[in-house]
Amino acid sequence: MSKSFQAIKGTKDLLPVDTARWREFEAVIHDTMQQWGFGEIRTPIFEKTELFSRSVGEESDIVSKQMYTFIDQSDTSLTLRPELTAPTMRAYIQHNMDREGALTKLYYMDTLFRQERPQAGRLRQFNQFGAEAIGSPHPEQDAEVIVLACAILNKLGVANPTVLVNTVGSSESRERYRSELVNFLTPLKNELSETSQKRLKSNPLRILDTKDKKEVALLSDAPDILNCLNSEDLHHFEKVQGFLNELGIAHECSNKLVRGLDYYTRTTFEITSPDVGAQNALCGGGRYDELIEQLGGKPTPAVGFAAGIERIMLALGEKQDQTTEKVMVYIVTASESAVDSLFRLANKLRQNGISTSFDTLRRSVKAQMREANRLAATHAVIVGDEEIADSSAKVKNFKTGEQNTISMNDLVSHLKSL
RNA sequence: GUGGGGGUAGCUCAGCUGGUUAGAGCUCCAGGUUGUGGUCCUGGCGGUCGCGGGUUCGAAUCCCGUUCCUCACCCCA
Repeated sequence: MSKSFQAIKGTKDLLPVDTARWREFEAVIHDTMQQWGFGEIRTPIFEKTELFSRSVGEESDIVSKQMYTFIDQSDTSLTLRPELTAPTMRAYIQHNMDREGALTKLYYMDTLFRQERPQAGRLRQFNQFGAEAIGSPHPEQDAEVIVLACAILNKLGVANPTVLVNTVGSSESRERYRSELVNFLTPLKNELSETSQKRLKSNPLRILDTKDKKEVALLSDAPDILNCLNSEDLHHFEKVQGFLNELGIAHECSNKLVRGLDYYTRTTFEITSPDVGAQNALCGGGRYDELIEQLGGKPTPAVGFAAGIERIMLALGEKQDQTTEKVMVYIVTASESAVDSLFRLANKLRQNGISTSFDTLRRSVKAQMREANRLAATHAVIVGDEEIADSSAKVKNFKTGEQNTISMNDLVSHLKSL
């Protein structure tokens, strides 16, 4: 046992008992996204490392410690994608998608990798779905993306989501806020944690995200970004909230919400759940008006979100699978000669769209019946010498216990009519 | 990288102030008279008690090391 192989730390197998639920989940995503006019994009599982270091931010800790990065045979540094916005934008630029229309709406649902110590809701290989609306600088686009995220979580049945919204301003406003924040924090420098002290230089806004109680207290008097916004930024933020209000989407303004990505401008948002554990963010996103240009495209505004599938599943908790009403047949052979005609019969049923299973272990009738029940078949079709002789089959309904003799010629139509 | 909890049958766990052949429930398999499930009854398969070392006449049980899982911290795209 100790010598056998095990899934890599932070990765999980999905067994048949799990995949049913995943497929349902995925169906909701695909359906809703299509309904909202978003088209699916699938990008390669790895990219040049530089794509991420340039977009996510050079913060070397993150880039070097939390990404799966390796050198390939031609000495190129590649990275298993840790997020999907940058790859999606890369594809958008590469395929000149701006020429297909002024507004491009894309969604994805794919697998990502991060090398972190696993815990509840945080795996090393995990899945996200998300949407990106590329081309519009206007607040209704921010709102649509947020509303879409809410709609999906709602459809999935997430119970107590909290929507947090904030704005980090355009780069102009943010610059002004940044210097005010630095002015505020510098005199307090010695009371800050080591990482926060570093950030004071590299990325002071991130300090707002701290969970350190002492720092949270210090920050209660910190300048508010809303006071540093220029009028366009302020107007944009107000409009976004206005749309949310109009649609009755409850949300909280959190002026401390600064998402970790460097590329955000103006709107940032997050949806959290109390039912998940320490990693409570189900979904996060925001506007990134400068990213596409940074990656070598034309200046193009965009806004999007990404949501963690495993975390949402956690928030949903255990759900009992509902029994399907669909007819599912298990063929029971009661004699050796019946085995000979087994395939023909099974094929006939399957070709007619009837879910069919049977035993290949040559087990007793009792064992076959047991198996049928275990597999939750709705009906048993029993064939033995007797039935072969008069070209019929017994059809037993497991729910009612009723059993009828049906002629072979009528079997398919009989089963289909159930 | 740091800290807490935990590794005993396929699963959930009991046993752990050391004592002879290691248990339960569920699952699985097989029977309960002729070819019929689920319920019920009976029986069976299944464990070198995570791995290595130590203490002891004797260790699942005590000690040390190690590894994996898990939750949390850090961090969070």
